[in-house]
Amino acid sequence: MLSERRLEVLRAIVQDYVGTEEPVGSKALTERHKLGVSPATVRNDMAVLEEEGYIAQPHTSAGRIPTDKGYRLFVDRLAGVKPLSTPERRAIHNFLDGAVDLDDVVGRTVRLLAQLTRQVAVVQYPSLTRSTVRHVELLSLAPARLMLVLITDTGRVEQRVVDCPAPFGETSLADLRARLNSRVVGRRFADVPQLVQDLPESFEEAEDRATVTTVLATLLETLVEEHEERLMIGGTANLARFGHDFPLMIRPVLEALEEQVVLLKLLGEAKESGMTVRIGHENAHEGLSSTSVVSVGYGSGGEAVAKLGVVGPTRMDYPGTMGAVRAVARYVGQILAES
Amino acid sequence: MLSERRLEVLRAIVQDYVGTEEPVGSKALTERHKLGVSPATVRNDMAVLEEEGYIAQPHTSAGRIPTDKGYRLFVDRLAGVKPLSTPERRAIHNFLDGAVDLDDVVGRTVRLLAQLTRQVAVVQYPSLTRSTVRHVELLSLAPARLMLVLITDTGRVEQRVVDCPAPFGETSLADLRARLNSRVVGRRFADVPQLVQDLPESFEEAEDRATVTTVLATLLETLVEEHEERLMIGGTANLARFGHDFPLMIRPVLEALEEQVVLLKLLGEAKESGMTVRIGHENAHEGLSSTSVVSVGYGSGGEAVAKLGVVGPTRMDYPGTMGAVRAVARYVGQILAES
DNA sequence: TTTTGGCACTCGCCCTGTCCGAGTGCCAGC
DNA sequence: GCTGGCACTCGGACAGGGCGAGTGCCAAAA
Repeated sequence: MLSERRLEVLRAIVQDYVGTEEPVGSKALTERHKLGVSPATVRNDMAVLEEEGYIAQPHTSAGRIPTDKGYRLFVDRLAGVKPLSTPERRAIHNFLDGAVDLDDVVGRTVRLLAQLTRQVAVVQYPSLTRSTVRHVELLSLAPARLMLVLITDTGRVEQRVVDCPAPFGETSLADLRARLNSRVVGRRFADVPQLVQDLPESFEEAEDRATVTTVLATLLETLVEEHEERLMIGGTANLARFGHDFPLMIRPVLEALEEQVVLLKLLGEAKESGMTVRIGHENAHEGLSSTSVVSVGYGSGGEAVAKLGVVGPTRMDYPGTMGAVRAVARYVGQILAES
Repeated sequence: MLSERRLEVLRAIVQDYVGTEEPVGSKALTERHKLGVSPATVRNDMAVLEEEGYIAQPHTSAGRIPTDKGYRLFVDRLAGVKPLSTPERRAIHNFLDGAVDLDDVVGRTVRLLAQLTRQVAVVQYPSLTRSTVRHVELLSLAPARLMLVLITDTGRVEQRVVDCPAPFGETSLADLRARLNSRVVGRRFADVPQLVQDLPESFEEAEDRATVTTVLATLLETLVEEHEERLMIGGTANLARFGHDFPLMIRPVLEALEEQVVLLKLLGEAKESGMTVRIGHENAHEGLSSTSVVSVGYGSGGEAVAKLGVVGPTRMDYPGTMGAVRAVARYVGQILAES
């Protein structure tokens, strides 16, 4: 168990390193922080901290930098979440209030997060499976070609074209549309498959039954599986900012960010409630082993419908970043609830 | 006027420099190319080329590298467009054929282009103003809240929610829907505003007229102005590849790429027909002054409905890049025409 | 007039050696 | 357990020297 002062030393090291981006030595520490002890004492504490694996020195005659384990301790026990300043809050409001549709909300959120944290922002679209259906529309594009449009309570709109095995009359179409809507409106999207599974049987014409089956199968499958998760990222230019000591590190990060699968997994690993901070090697993807990911769920009600977060260097301002992420998530939730 | 041989020397310099990424000297040139003359002669030619501004030397005792002007001459007069190999063509086919909707087409195109050229790819969504209307749908979300869904012949789907000044009955809605469709289906989107401007007058109820007016005004304005142009980019990780000599150059490029406005302007500056190559400082945006942009229009018919292109270092393989860009644009056009 | 081989020269790069100082670990004393 | 002192280490900055690629110029050859 580390003494109170040693924790204080660790906190000071983290803060200074985050600020200066340079290894911090015992003398500099005592000058910048009121620890009430001499550099020599700090050195002893540092030796202990290093032995325990919380800090390390890049070279023998250099200062110390925090390790992943050190950051972990810092985040868990030494740092709070820094609330945003009033101007910052106002900026969030102003910026998000102008959004006209879901794409716009997500887009603005990404830009906002990237700007506030000066890091890379990732925002997931509200998940379909956790949303409820607001409306289902069926359009006939051609005699044997339909388009299904699906609108969720979070404002998300998905559409898909389906080629039917046989022409499908306007009457049958209106019929199907009505029956579909009466069954699924207001229900959670995840429940839709079983809610509609008996629909084909209720049609008399064999041809219609076939069509309805095909349509439902294709659509549900496509919608649920392929377009389940979408996301938007932004602020990649910020990578260049902190990449100046790691010009070679930027490459794998950019590659990871291009793979939506990786990002979705990243967000998926986050806790369902509360904020999640994954530091350095705690991230499964090795391209991200020198980055930290701060993520949190957001939603229109009490329940999270999706997640958002930022990706930055392990050497980041955790309290500030966490504050920004949390604040943005809350406001986005409000916006969604209002729309 | 430069002699044939001097042009040949320039071509050799460009090719070698693109290949090796290092300044090329007279001796190396004669060794790698069958110019039929001695290094001394090449030196004389180089001196002339340098005087004319086509090449430059980074340091006194270094080889030469092409200037923007040199690349320009190379592209205009010395290089053809390299056709793709058969496997590459097949790859394009395979990759694009699996697309399920427009988002998917655009997304796949971006990835494909980025992979083929190993550079940053930019693909614009088919422009609304140049597309024709396939279908217009009006949905009632709430008594005084409508959603308009607009589907173009290129598969693009736009939707917007509108709050009406007064409740709008189902009958009136169906009426409006029918009239809207009869007027605009098959017409170019740009013509829609004037095609519908007299619609409100044909409604009897004053309330309905007000609603119709509001709806049309809001929708058309929003659709035309705000969502006119969308685009997708990909392959930013490729920046890290060629950024190793310019680690400081990657920053402004990333920033430029984040600004959709900049990119749209970039593509907008391209010629309406044929391929456009903008080299280095020819690009208006200064962050892109050491990159080249190769762009071309694509479309389902003879006419271009949007543009796509790649952004890479001025030191790029122009023939190959141009070949890839052109080929991809053609296939995307085909895909769009089929859907 | 153009091309060529020769030659002296320039200059950036790399390697080496040196110096400097921040930072450390240890220890004796308080 | 804290402090001041001290010897030590080692990375970074700087300077000098050798190397070699590449140039420009020139006189001779084609």
